[in-house]
Amino acid sequence: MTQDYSHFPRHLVAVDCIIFGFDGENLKILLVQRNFEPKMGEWSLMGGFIGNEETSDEAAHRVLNTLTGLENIYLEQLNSYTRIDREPTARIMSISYYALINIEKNIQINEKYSAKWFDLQDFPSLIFDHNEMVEDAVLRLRRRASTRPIGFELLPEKFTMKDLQNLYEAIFNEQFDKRNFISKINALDILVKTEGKDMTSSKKGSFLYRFDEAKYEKKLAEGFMFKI
Amino acid sequence: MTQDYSHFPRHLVAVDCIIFGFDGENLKILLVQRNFEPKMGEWSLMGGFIGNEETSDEAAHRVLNTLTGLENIYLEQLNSYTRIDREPTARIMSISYYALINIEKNIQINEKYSAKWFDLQDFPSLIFDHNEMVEDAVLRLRRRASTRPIGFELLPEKFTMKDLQNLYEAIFNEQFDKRNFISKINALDILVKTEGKDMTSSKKGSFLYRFDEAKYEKKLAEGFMFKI
DNA sequence: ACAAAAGTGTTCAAGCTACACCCATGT
DNA sequence: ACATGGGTGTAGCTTGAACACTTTTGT
Repeated sequence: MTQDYSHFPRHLVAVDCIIFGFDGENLKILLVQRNFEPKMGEWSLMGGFIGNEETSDEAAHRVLNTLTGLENIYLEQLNSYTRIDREPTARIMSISYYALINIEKNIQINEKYSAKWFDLQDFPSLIFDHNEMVEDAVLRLRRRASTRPIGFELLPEKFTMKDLQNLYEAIFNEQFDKRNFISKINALDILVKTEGKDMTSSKKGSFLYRFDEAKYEKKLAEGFMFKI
Repeated sequence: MTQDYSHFPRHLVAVDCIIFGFDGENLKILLVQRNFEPKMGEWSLMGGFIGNEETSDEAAHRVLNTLTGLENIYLEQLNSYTRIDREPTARIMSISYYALINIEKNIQINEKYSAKWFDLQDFPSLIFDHNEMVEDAVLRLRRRASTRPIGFELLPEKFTMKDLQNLYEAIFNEQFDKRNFISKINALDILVKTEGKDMTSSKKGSFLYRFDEAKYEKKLAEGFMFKI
């Protein structure tokens, strides 16, 4: 016999995006203000329902694109949240995703959503289980950032060593020794020093680096492991 | 205005369980033979639909209990699989879970499901995207096993150092040096040596150890990190 | 006595941590 | 000239990897 699916329950399934950015000093999170009930006016993650003709990945990209206009964003699936009463008005499951975006590129945030960047150290309490989602996302970001070169998604194409160190300090919420950090990065041998200097932070100026993705992929294929 | 959910699409959502066991030598996976179309007769993961009154965790526990009769099994959510055509007959999303069970305890497998333990190194090709789920689960198991003492879920209460080493060798698919392995384990200081010896494997007999969970929790609270 | 698995330490290399001074430049 | 951030090297320590022989006991 063939399975008959008609009597199995069907569920609303949403995606919610934890959108991380970096302003050169602190990790940021992009939140939206609900413009519908319940919890209208409160802060939440950007989300949306998964349609019949899209995967959850596609839904997450669509949601992110709707908010920011950006395409090809770094996006990784996190967890499913399926508590029955996680939303008060209906049983809605949610699959969370975290996104890393270069905050400088992100020029046109759709005003319709009243979105705002908050400091990850100091953002308002969120609706439903969104706080839990953010906590889980931060933990995942830390794990990933220590074994994959995803940090560069958060930086502009060219950045100083100081920027990079600030980024990792923000991700891990921990201070590093400048000399040790730089020699670790140099030992990885996946950055290229460009001609240019950033003159805004000091009189001397500091060299700008680029992540050499091709080199990284090549080393990866040869058994190299990224490790911070 | 309050959000009206009635026009959003609703989805069938299943859980699928990757059930790991250990027979003292090799990692095993428990598979079931489909007794309905499509793909009747082929091997698959044990799964089931999520009901209206249960979370995905509860559904996974239910599914596992239906198959094995066991309760309180170690179960961890993995990923969501949402490709539209991942099953041919309907659009079904699936949340995967992996389970660790002590194979000795597992006496009464429900015969209705034609379940069978396979060697993880040599099991049949599975239906749909279940092979991918297993691959993802193995990777997650390795990660978790290297930072959390979950290996003990797969062993009987008392075990020899050799058992433990065999287990980790099976998980990581890699050979370890006996001396280095034992001194690493001893350095962790979370096992207790019992009076008893296992006399089945040698004339001399080898001491049996127990995982001291209370001690582990205490050390954890003091900042200890498990690491293999 | 011998076969078979259990049990046990040391050495070396690599990587990590801690730590302080000079350099270049704009004002 | 001085104030500001940029840039650089070393020594001690910890950790992980490689490596071989003795012990116990049933047959």
